[in-house]
Amino acid sequence: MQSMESRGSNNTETVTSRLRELIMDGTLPQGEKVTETGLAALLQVSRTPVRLALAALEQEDLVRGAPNRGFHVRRFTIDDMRDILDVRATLEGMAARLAAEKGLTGDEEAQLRSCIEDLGALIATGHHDQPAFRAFSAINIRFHTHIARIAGNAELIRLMERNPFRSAPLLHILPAEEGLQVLRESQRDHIRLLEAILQGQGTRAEFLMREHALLPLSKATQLFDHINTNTAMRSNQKAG
Amino acid sequence: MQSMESRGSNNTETVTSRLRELIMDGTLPQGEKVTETGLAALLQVSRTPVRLALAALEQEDLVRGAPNRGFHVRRFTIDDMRDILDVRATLEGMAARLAAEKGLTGDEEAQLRSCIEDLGALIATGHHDQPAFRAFSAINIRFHTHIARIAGNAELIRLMERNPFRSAPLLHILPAEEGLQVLRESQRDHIRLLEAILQGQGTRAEFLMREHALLPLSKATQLFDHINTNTAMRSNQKAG
DNA sequence: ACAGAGAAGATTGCATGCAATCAATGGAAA
DNA sequence: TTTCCATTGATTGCATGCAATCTTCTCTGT
Repeated sequence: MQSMESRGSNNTETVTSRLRELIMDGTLPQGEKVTETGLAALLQVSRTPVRLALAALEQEDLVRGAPNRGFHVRRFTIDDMRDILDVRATLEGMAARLAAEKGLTGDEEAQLRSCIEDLGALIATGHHDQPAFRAFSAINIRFHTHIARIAGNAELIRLMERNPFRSAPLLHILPAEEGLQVLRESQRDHIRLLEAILQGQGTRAEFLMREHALLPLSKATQLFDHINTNTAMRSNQKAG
Repeated sequence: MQSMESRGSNNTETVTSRLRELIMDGTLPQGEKVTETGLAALLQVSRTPVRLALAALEQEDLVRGAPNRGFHVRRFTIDDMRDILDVRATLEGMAARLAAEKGLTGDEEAQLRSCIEDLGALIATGHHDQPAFRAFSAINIRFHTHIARIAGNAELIRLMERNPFRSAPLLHILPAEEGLQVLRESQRDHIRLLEAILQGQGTRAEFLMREHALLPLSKATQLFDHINTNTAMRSNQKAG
């Protein structure tokens, strides 16, 4: 799984990745005002790479800036998350449809099957802890990335890689039992998807994928609450 | 039609816009190597805003950079254009479907109707010259932007605004008579689209819009040739 | 006490210097 | 003649200084 960044290992890229993580995991609370100077001090670099990183994150819409007044971390409302997931579902659906219409090579089919096998093995262990969910996330990303590549539309891949919620099904915030249930549902979806793609059923694949991609939506409210309480917690920590 | 840029009127934004224009209209030929220093000299600014602008355009995938080796203008192959237009058609289709499912307020309907009226008036003049095509482009953008706003999905709007070919149907490269034909076809599509949306026919609206958005695809080959000859021309000019 | 103006502090936006890295060219050896 | 290496030239990547702008706090006047 190669990184989204095309450039080498310079400071700007590491700062960008680091900031993205800090935002997505809630270390930088939503709405937090961030300054070039502050982040530069925090990350031990000069303002220049921070400046470039903030510009990049602004294009990803993770931070928002006002002229001469710096940046603040984007607030994700429940509506924002619904919008983002809706778009993601549409794009993933398009990828599934294209893949089905194009047909699979033997190698491509094998790769998808291996994802399904791996997830099956993971579920069979019965584990439902944080490491298991991280493993699931990796497998899930592999599956979806493969389909996008099979679809063969470079622009589509580009947009999907830039989707704010591309990486994580965010299982770690769910009660463990419910998380395991998500794994099982995902597995069922993946199997049906592969079936549809193998049979060249483009429309079926598209809508199966849409539903599959919307699976996290029902959990969005919980995620929303989680982030907010998390944010409040950290704010209090700082205040105290 | 407000600009995509959220920031105020600083140098970086103007440089970004200017560079985007230079690339899209072929002044900077495809594959051209561009350097911070060179562009800074060309645009009479320091390297800093140029650097930020290039970073932004790299995210838009209009330029591509190699570590420590500068940037070059992206080459659009015919496949690239098909990919981009395919994605655009899917997103526009999604917007149309959402708009239809949501329903129109009286004001929203009036705005769409005014676009149709304006385009009708433009066609009635029978003009098929550059100014007419620019006027069409403006009306067309208005129509599509309205539908995206009606759909009400912020993420969708964001992605559509960033699509490389969002702005122009690129009519100016077509023979005038054929250009006028495009105007008529567009008008017909717009009318049917409004009808479908008004009647709440989401699926119909979606697929009407997809077809409509793919209309430029049949012209892509011509566009491709145009850009290439244009590029070759300018290269020769420089060489001579 | 409250409102408004002015000054001070903070922060961005831009320019430029310097070092690190990469490509290119030229020369020497086989 | 060809290949390999080293040196040179060019270009990015980063740090930092300075001016412009915005915010905020304070002081004055009503």
